[in-house]
Amino acid sequence: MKVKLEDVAKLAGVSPTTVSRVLNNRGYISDKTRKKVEDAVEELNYYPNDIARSLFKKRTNFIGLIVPTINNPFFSELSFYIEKISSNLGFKVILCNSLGEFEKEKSYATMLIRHQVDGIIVCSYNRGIEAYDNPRLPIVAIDHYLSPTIPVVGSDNYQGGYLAVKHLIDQGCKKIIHINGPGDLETPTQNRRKAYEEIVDNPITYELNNLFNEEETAKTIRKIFRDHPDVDGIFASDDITAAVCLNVADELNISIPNDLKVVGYDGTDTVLSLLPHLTTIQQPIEEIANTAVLILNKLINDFEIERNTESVLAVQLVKNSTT
Amino acid sequence: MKVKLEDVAKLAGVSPTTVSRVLNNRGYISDKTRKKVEDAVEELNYYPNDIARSLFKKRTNFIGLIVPTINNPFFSELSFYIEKISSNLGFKVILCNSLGEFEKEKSYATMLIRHQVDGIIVCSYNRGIEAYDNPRLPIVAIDHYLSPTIPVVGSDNYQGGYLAVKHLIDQGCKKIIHINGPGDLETPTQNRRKAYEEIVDNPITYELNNLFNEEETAKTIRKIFRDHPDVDGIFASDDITAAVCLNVADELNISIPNDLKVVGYDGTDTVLSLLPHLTTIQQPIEEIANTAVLILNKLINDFEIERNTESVLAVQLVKNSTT
DNA sequence: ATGAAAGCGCTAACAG
DNA sequence: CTGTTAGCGCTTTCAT
Repeated sequence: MKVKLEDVAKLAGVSPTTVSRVLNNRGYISDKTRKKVEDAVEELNYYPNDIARSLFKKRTNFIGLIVPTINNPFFSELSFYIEKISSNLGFKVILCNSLGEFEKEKSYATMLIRHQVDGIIVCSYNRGIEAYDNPRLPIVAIDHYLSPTIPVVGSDNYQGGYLAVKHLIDQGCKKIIHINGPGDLETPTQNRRKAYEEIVDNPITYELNNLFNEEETAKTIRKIFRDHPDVDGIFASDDITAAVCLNVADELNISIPNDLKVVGYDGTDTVLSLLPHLTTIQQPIEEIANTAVLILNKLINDFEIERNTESVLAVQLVKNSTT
Repeated sequence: MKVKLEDVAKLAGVSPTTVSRVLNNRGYISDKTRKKVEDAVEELNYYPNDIARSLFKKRTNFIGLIVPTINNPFFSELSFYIEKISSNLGFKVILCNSLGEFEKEKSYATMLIRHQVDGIIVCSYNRGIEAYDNPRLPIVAIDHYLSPTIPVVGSDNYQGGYLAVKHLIDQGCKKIIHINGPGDLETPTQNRRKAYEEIVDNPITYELNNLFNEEETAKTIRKIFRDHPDVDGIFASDDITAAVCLNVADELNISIPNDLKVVGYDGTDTVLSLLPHLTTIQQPIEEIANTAVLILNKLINDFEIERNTESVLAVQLVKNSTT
């Protein structure tokens, strides 16, 4: 059997209450009592049961993190910082990979609620998940509008699109094509596309149905080169897609940046160390994580805070040799 | 206040026990009672409190996952599969990034125990963490020897080293240099180095003190080219390091694969989609995850299983154009 | 400065 | 087939 508070109390010859007080540094305890208790804790190698504590306190210090997949540089960097900052605030992170699937996300959300998480950070793609509707449940969304009462954190997608396209134009591109995810999602990231379509004269956007299937991405890109042999600039809405562009271009002997210039999006450490040539729009990932966690923490502590907020953080162009 | 089982019982006009029985499908319940209860659950939008349930059952269905950093393709892919498989078995994963620091790992381990996790999967670098000593705590280590009673899962590092070096020799390399992490760690991954040093005549291994600091890696690699201008093959112990080699080579106008051939290690999806040219030794990451979770699950269910085991899975050479 | 007792929300004997 | 009761390990009034 696991050793429990009562065992410590017995060994120290005091009541459970006293042990609890020593453990939590609450109330007055004489030095000798404290010493006795500490020795007993040491001797028995006692670890307090946080499950029991959570039950009483109605606070678990757990937060749920729902991402499409951690196996992607953007989400892994984001998750890294979210976990880091949460951990500094005393929260533990439960990781959920929804793969963007409605059923999965729904069942994760339900699971998190049943486990009494103090709050949830969602970076996913689905609407209509009932579990999120509870107005007493603190939720922060990253780059997605879930409901009017759920704060959104993200970077300036319009500005990102603007910077990317403007840069391609400045570098002399005459025919710029944009590649993005499905257009039917109501997410702030559609503003990247919006910027592109507002700036360019005859905008041509190719949509990828499954951002996480790179073979399909490669096919779409080959089609772009077939459909538009005169394309001289590509603005991809993420770096992996941009990398696939570079690979397909290489395969077709298209010279970068002479014949074609490519700008990606995200600018994670991983991609930039693997592909230092890539010009990209860099999101302030650590700051996004920071902001999201801080807002969530506020929500957890003051239930009645302003919830209808959108935090928009600055992006920057990282110019390298693919443009 | 949150709605609880008792509220459901009252509304349905039955006892809490009956509600519990309906919820858990245990014992005999008449159809009308079940219906009444289900309606009440629906009406009140009731979610069972798994914290209370865990307290009673002494089973939380939580497992802890300690990685150095999720922000790295190998660990993010590994974590993805670990979470996926765990989730299929009904486990929830608590993510911990130790950054390889002893104090962090120790405090995460303590936290996990206090939260009553059912088990822990450790892919980290530190020995001497007392929390792991409890023989009743199910632990599985990935690629690290933590203690004789902790099962280890990993791929065949010796074979990986052998395949890499043999391949470089087959491709005509005369002077092959190896880059690895710190040599003072007792991990199976040192077998990659062992294979290299056994095969090559005058082995030269450069050690990286901090695998996650890529600027330092670049410096070390520049030094390699200065110290050994005649190097014609590099076997790097991970793909990120291999990528930095390629970048430094590019910077120094060293032509790949003519002047220099490079083999990496890990072969994650992310790296191979970003750098499809890279020749690498691919680890069976999904299988490692699978094996680790299944062993952990066994350990959780049968306390008295054989613990002194090492699972060694096969690797394969993925030949691309850096060799 | 310390202890006794009640209860957090749930489940499992044990009755009936 | 259903209810009563006790208790999981901890914290917190309320006494003393």
